[in-house]
Amino acid sequence: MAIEAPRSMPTGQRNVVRSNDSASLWNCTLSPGWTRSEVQVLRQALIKLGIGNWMKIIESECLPGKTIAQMNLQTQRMLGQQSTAEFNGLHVDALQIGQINEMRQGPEIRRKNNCIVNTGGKLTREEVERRRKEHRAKFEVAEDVWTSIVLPRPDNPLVLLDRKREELKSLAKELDDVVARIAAIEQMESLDQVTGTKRPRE
DNA sequence: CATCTCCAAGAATACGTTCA
DNA sequence: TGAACGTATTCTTGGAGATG
Repeated sequence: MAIEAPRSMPTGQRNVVRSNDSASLWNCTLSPGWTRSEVQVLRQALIKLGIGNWMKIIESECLPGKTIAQMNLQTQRMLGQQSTAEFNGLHVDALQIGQINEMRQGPEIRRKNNCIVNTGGKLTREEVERRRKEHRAKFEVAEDVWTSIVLPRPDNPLVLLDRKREELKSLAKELDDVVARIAAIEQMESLDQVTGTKRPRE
């Protein structure tokens, strides 16, 4: 099974040191990232369970390993705005709202990494409530639609175990290949010593 | 009072560009 | 060609407020 690359890394493999990476900018720490399919699962979970209901999403186990902070941030990216309070509890399609936010222009619109950020100070409770009502009327998905969404369940642990065993097998085979190649090179070098052959180093 | 959530700021990452 | 630096994007952290 191919592992999908996170969107943050469009090309190449993760954490492969390339020749032009300076050591000072590299510490080899893995970062989790989001795959396209995980984003789709989160999108469905937000429609079904409501934006901001992070504990419900965690309990649904549809996105194992994801923290509330990670989901909140990914939601901000999908919505195209940092403040999510005005969508709290709403069964809406975050990507649909994101497309609308993408088009928004004006002197009051300030973006950070393509996300509209809040510039006018913290919103009052009344303002948040007013916006929520507006969004509910405009964007909320019909109840029969969101109740019928089925979120993916995490993989069966036994299936995961099988997958890991397969990975282990493939790594063991790779190791065998490398050992065989080293042995072949060493054999060739000792033969050259016996016959006195000199060949250029690669 | 503990827990959850929002928000801002800054650190880390991945890749591109420049230049010796 | 590769080291150093630049830029865009993503992730982490922590303070503060809301809620039960």
